[in-house]
Amino acid sequence: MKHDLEYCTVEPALEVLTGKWKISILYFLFQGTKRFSELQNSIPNITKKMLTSQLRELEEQDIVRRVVYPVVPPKVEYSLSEYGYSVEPILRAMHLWGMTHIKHIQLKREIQKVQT
Amino acid sequence: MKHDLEYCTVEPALEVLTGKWKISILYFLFQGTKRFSELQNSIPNITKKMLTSQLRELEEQDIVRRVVYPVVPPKVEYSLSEYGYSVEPILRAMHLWGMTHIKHIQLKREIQKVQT
DNA sequence: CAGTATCCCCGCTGATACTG
DNA sequence: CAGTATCAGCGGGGATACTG
Repeated sequence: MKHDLEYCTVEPALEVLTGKWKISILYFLFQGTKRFSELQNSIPNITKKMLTSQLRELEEQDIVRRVVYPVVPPKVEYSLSEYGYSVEPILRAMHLWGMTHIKHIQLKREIQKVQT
Repeated sequence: MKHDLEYCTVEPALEVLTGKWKISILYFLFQGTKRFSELQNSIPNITKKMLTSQLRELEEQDIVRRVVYPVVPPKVEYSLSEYGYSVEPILRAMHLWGMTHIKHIQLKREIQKVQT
């Protein structure tokens, strides 16, 4: 671990990933191109408003690509941009730690049980 | 990139890292043990209340260790727990991406300038 | 179908004052 | 020094209704 100002540069990543629905959206987009309604159906409880705003932010950051088909009824497809795929290592690292963290929590609970 | 339910497990990591001051606190604790006042002085604009609550959360998650010295005036030292060091790969991945993201943004701005 | 437009609430955060 | 206690503000997010 370096001790210089390195870790000041984690904010952009945090900004891209935080937001109540970003991770879920990214998760489904990593599976491939999705329509607006597909995303809405895949993610329980999300409102159109939230889905729209989160997608717009991801689009703004060049993570997500938005393609509008000029047909009636409207059809809009969302997919990860090439740049969007570059966040994968972060998600991987978070996933890995998440798994061990779950084990950590379980172990902790068992220890607490034994102690009581 | 695997296409199964893997990425559902990133939430714990996000939970540990989000919060307005967590990253800053972690950043300084990666440098070594710090007293409460040292952290407060290192992080501009943070209030005691916020510093306390964020540290309490990190402590709750076993990331941060809190040692109270029973002296007058009080002395409390904070440091990363051994488990706390396990978040380093995440911070590294985020840092790495953050650096390229900054370049990405600069490149984008230059392209926009040329186009106008 | 894929969004906007409004209204509203609650919880995070800040400011300030107090304390062992 | 290292915190609590209390009050107040603001904005992210939810519910609902409307639209091209």
